Amino acid sequence: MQTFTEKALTVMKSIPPGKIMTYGQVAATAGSPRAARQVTRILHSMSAKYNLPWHRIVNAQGQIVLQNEESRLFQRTSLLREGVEVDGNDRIDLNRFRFDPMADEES
DNA sequence: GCCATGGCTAGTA
DNA sequence: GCCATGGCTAGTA
Repeated sequence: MQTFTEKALTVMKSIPPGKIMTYGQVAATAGSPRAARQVTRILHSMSAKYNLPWHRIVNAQGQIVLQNEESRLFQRTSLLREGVEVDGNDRIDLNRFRFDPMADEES
């Protein structure tokens, strides 16, 4: 049995470039729909160590929410480089760029 | 105790 | 703006 943290790490690492997920979506996919907050804690403390694609995770409104100006800009730039469209308000169209692991149909 | 949420309300225009 | 929520891979002893 994997812990929630381990499953969350796996989920986050599975997000392909050019796609994004929300905190809540990661939590739900890892088996705990209400543990969005825990996902933020994981990202905050383990991103560097585990090489997580932290920039591919945004809030439920599809918006970049980092407090730190520098990090927010870095997240924005990273997403743009991968082909994700980010508007002037740091917002992303979830309908177009959300990654849905459940509907991940490989042929 | 921490945390980069999320969803629902209250109060203003 | 408020507050219920959930799981704990960091650092000390």
